[in-house]
Amino acid sequence: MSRPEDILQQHRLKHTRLRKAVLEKLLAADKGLSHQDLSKDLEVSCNRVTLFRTLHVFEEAGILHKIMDPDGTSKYAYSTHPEGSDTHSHAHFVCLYCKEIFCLNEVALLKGLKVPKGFEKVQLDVQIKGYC
Amino acid sequence: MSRPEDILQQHRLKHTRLRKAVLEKLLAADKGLSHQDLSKDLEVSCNRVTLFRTLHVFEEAGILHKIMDPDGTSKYAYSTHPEGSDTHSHAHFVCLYCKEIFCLNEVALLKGLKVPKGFEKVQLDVQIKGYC
DNA sequence: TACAAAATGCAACTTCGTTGCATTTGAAAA
DNA sequence: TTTTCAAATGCAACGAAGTTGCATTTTGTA
Repeated sequence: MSRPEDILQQHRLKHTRLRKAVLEKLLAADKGLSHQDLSKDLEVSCNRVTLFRTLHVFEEAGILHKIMDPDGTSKYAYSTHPEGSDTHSHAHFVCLYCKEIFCLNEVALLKGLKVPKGFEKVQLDVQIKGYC
Repeated sequence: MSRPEDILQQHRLKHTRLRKAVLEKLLAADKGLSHQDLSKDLEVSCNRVTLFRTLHVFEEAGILHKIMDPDGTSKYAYSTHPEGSDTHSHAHFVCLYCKEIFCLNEVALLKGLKVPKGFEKVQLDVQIKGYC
């Protein structure tokens, strides 16, 4: 398990209190967190916009991945890359009642999935919806 | 291929000009359409809110299914149910550049996917992201 | 310490979607 | 055909999510 500082260093991102706090929360979470979740729970106070930008930066860097919940709000989760897995593919369980999003590790069986002609596959997202 | 009138009758929904127009567009489309797409293209003029409500009604009835694009805007597509397919599962190709969403018919290989204990699977959505 | 680039804060704005209430319309009964 | 009522529509106002531009502060380096 990596520490916030190491992750920032590894991606040549400046170390700030907010960034460390955000990473800490997301490393500890077993599920995707929304902007709102984070702004509630962070002990570090910050501007709404800054938090949005922080999340973007992490997403661009590939540290986090974004998942849309059924209501269209973005949730972010730390991108683990278990061995043998396609870097850019994810499987999630989405609860239709509480809207929580859990990351799963079952992408294996999807490797061979083929796309129609004229399309170029980049990333695969599987959402299993149901109730937790 | 069903006609708008038949679909409405089948679901015991009142026949209105807007509903027929929306169904017509979506039956003809080979991809998911957003609220904005529809309000631009419909020859029938209508209130913003009414269109939102129309889409909800169709979604509740199971006539349409909603897909979130990566920016968090909802797109709607007519729900075809090819034989042998799980009614509530869908596969889509999402273009990361133009944001268009195309329905695919390759759900077959996902049937056996199992979810961790404590979860109840209801629906399976596969999004293949890439460029078209 | 001094400096430049990057990060933050603030204000204003846009888009998507919702809610409450008044009005109109579809379709079934008289 | 006319009457009737629930359901559909329109309108106004609101709320949440996310963005943009610009001024200020902070980080990391020289």
